[in-house]
Amino acid sequence: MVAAYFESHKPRDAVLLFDQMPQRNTVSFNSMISGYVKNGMVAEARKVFDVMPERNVVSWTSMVRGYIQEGMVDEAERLFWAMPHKNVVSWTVMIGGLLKESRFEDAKKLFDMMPVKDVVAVTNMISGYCQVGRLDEARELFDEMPMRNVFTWTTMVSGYAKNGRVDVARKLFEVMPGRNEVSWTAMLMGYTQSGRMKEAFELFEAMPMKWVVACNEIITRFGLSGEVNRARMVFEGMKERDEGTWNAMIKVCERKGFELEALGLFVRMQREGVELNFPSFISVLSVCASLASLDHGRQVHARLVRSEFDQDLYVASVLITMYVKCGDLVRAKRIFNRFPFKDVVMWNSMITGYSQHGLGEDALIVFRDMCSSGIQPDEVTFIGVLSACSYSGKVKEGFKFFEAMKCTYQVEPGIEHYACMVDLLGRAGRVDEAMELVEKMPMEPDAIVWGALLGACRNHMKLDLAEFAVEKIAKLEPKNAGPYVLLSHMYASRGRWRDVEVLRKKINARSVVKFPGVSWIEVEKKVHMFTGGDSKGHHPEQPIITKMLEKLGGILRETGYCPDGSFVLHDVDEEEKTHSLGYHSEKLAVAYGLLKVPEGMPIRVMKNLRVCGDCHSAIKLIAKVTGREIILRDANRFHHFKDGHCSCKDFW
DNA sequence: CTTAGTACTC
Repeated sequence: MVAAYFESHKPRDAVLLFDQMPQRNTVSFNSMISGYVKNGMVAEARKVFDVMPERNVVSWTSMVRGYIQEGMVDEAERLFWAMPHKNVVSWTVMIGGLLKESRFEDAKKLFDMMPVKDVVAVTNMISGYCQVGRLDEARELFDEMPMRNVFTWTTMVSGYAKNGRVDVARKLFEVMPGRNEVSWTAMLMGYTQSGRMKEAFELFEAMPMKWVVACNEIITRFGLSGEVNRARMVFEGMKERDEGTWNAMIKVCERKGFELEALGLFVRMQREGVELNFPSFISVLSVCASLASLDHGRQVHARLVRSEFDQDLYVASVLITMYVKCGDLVRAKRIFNRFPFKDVVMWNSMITGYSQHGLGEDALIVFRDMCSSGIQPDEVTFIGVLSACSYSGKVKEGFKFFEAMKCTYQVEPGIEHYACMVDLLGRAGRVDEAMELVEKMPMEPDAIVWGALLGACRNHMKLDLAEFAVEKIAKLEPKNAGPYVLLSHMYASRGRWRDVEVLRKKINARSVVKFPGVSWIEVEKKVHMFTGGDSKGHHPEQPIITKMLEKLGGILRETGYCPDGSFVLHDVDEEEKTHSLGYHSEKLAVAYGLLKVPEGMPIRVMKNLRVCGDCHSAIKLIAKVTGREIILRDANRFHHFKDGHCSCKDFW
């Protein structure tokens, strides 16, 4: 009965019962010990162990196992050697503990000392050999064994599978006398982990039952490798799902750009009574961050507070990032302040957060706090610090930090840091110096570095250098249309339509991918997506949006706003250009926000690409004439529009 | 007592 209470994780009931027992023998004491151990309470187990009148092998072994479970292997060893009589089980438990700590040599020594070995003991050792990749020795033991069970066979199969020898694994798998779900799954994972997806799926189809772990593996592997549909089908076809199943599917959706579906799954999972757990929180918070879905984010946060992960640094950093990405720096900071002990990552989350919002000063203040609280900055910290300087035009300070990171903090600048510095110079208009830095870099510049230079060229109209940078990027990322589009904008603003035309032909000839611009806004817990361009739009409320845009257009023209045609690719007449601009996705989303977001609340709009220049100036004016605060997150950073100004000071 | 998984935060 005591054991039963422990089994159902009711240690308190078990103790009560134990205390009431009129007569206790060694066996009853032992069930107390093993019960405590099963519930992770070693200290309590030890107390019982110390007071019991007589101890047998089982008492000792349970104690040893308890210490191993809690990672206190040294204590376990001490007890093991103090043990008066050891049986096969005690030896095996101890060896298992050493193997768990990757102390293979010690484990082997014990194994050789063992007076009697049974199937389990040898299987245990085989598994040890496999873990360290010594397959031939494992096989030797395996071949010499007088008896083998399913465990032994499966251990050997999985040993080969994990070490990349999938075909040998398969041969063994074929001849083994009986297979259970673990054997099948081990074989399956051999295929998935070596990327042999076709064979993996064939094996999966051939399985007599679709076991949960195997399904989870298929969902994760196929989903992440891009076959989201197949993952979905397996997921939907499952009769039983565990936490891992939900997490796998949510992660796949999050990673593969099905954020809304991920949110839906999260809701569905709760409805079906599955407990929220660590990985599901991480995934869902990432979803909220990439959608910038503040409403959902807040809801998840509320759930988090009621969970056991509330105090976890890891989760808190994700939470901070979520609020940053949703444009709510106040909440991000509040959580940040709540943790007296912060790790580098948490400091970094806050620094990069401020930096992405263009709040250079605040980023640097946090950085100084970090240093004075004794935390060593790392390479990520300096990406945040340098880009903070860049966004706020602090060239001198930027260089100071760049030097200091090498000398004072012993962080070698990587390519990302050079990219920041190129950006810093470029933004400040010192484009030629930026180019010099690119040439002086100790490593080969990548597309990001060239991209930073290109951005500078655009802002300061350096056509020659821009052409050069675009050529470089084209070599490194032949499929990326972004730089071409940017260059053609530059040509267009100079009225060089012939060059625009040539460039467009080039784009078509190289079959480069142009990412369609998408903007979205969250209204009443629903995310509304808008695709731009001259399409009609698919939003059900399109008519009132169009009306709003027309109204805005009128007001803007009255205030003297003149659409900047240079941001449209085509050489069309003025009127059509304006029209096409009017329907850029960010404007649609802003218009919708004006219609739906209550007065006094900031309008938060997200865009997957960089905000277009015309939209940027238009939104500045919209913010002014409507008196609303508009926060736009584009692919690079945040823009806070208020009273006709933007926090980026027109550099982005 | 031994075999398959689970956690990508700046």
